[in-house]
Amino acid sequence: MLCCVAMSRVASKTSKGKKKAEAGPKQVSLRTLAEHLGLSRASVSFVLNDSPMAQTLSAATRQRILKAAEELNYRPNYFARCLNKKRSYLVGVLVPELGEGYVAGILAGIERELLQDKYVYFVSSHQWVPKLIEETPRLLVERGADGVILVNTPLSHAMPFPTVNVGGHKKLTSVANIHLDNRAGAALALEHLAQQGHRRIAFFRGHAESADTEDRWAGICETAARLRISIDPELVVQLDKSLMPPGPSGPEEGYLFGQKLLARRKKFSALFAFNDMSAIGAMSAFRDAGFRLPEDISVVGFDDVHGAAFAYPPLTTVRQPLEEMGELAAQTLLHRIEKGARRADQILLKPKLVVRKSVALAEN
Amino acid sequence: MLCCVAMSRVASKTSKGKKKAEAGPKQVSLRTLAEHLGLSRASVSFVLNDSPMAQTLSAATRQRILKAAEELNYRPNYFARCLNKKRSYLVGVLVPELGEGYVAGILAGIERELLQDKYVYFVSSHQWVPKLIEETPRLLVERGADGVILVNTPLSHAMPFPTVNVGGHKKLTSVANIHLDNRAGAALALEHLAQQGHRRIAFFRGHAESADTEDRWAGICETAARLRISIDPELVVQLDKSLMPPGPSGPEEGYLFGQKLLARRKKFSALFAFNDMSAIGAMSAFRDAGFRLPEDISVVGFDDVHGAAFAYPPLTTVRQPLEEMGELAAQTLLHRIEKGARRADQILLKPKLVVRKSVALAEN
DNA sequence: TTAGGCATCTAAACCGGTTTAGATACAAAT
DNA sequence: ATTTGTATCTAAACCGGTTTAGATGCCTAA
Repeated sequence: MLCCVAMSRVASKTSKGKKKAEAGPKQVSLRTLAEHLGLSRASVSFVLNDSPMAQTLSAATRQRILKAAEELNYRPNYFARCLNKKRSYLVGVLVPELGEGYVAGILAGIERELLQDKYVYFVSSHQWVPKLIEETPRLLVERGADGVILVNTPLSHAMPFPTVNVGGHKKLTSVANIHLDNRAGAALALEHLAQQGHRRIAFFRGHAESADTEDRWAGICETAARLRISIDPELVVQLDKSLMPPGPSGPEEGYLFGQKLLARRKKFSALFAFNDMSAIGAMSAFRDAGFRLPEDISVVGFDDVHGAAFAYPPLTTVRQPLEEMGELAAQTLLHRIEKGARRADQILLKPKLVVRKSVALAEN
Repeated sequence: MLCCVAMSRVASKTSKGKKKAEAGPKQVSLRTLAEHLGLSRASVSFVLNDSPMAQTLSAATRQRILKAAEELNYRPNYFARCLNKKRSYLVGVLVPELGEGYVAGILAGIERELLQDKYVYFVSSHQWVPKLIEETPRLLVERGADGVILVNTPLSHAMPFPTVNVGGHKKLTSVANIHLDNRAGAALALEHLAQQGHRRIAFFRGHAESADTEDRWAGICETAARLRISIDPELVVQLDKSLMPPGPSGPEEGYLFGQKLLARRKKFSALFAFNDMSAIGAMSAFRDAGFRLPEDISVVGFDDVHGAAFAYPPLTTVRQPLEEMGELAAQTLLHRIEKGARRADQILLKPKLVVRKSVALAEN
């Protein structure tokens, strides 16, 4: 009897509905399935989850359950499961803005790692709006994330849930941090320029909001001092989002601040940009102003985003192992979620200089 | 009494735990909160959700509830709520690969629209692996998504949940489709090249997997016929991911196939690439081979990705309104989720030619 | 005095799973 | 015949909310 009832339900799936607002084929629930089989929900649950308890059931019953689940196309309800397990296998990722090469690189790494472990992630971007930076991490967790990865996002206080910061602020030791040795990166770039004979070097100083700005600038100052290169304040341009139209920041910013730099009418033979995007934009501005690249102005970027090699001239830059950073961030987060590790992982990665064709010997 | 019990629970939050594996400050549940207030869970639920039933409670009680929820920092459990509501306010997005400019543009639009409506989305990428293309949409829904947006992803059969396809396959009329008029786009590009005097034009033909390939190619053929331009099969290069290392496809692909094109040693004065990325890569290959751009070879791209303007030479291209497409996709999906609309929205957008500097007059 | 009406609040079912602590039936051992 | 053991399977509590259908007490009108 039960069998018949259940079958008719299933049959209704394929029968053309006569009611207007037919809510689609009613999902088979564990209850439906159990009734159909004439078993208890518990037994069915055991088998479908391969729980140890499943071994206490007869082999025949196990087969029967598996077969029926398949036939009725049973799909467990995700929310119900999460409600007991208190685990969602969902990770939240907060990024400044999508579409930036930097972010894309890290996301690719995160994704690769997470998918391997049957996790899924969701992304949100804060567009550097303070309110969003403050609130989104919690929102992500309230939306069910088991933990959060913050990409290059400043964090004002410890979070009461597993959190990993990648490429950002290292002030908080309570959260894991995966970041690049920015000072070393700055040194690499400056040393290269110096080696090519450049002494009058212009700089893009990073945005005030960015966590990398301070370290990278400190690295520049240290190295400049060591190499006896003086930094001319007139050749230092402060990047500033508030002067840009809202939206994802791309080369436009470099173009604008490149023009600003030229407008100061101070001679320089090289620019060390804050990142690749601004470098590419600046090169465009220089070219439009009639300079030859790299003969008249050499440029060094930072990040080595996907595409830096195809800029013109191909961009010499400091490489951040972006994908690797993403992978490490994901690994660390999963570890914290699953093992509840409280140790503060502080992973510092080394940059590498990638020499292409945007730096020429300085004329003297 | 009840009050005291509840308070001590809360107090334990700040007290330093003595047990090793203290599971952190026990979340306040609706039950805790209700007990603390000496009210029923129902009453509390009404007020906190601003349900009509809340009006049946006295103003004083309402205040008391609100205040207590605030003080105890009550956060409703997302899964429990979803379990009854059968709605998650979560949308799944499936893209071919992250980090592509095309995808980034669409994602930006989707995000803007969704966040406005208090939705959150999660992303997954299929890397053109057939198994993933097939299974991921369902996986996303099983993971709790109310609906799915497919970006430029072929779809073999109708899905039993709200689905919108953007930039993709238009074969399935049961799902909503937001796509570009590819034929018109191809026409725009070819007409422009013809107008500049180009007759010997090379083409990158899109990947077999891509939904845009066929239409765009059809548009090329039509327009070429109309303009009496003959298409030399030797100047048509078929893009093919299987010849590339795995990973996100960027300009590398254009570089490789650009070299392939040159290797055929057939004269041509212009290339109409399949998209901007391949155009940028090809320009790099041409330059490395000693050609001047755009004097020796003109290039037209497709998409107008963020950054096309900063390529060298700045890329003339056919603009897809990517962000707008993303927004429309999100709007359409939400409409389907909330209104359950069954009408098949088929939205066709018009491309626009963006003339920059990668096309020169053909020498004759 | 008593029924009706209103304001306020609650009991309990429900969503769809997981899991603990038995229940039941039958065979072997005493 | 009764106990013990074992192999199968289940009842019911639970996760943390939402929602329906009353319960309760008090005031007013007949």
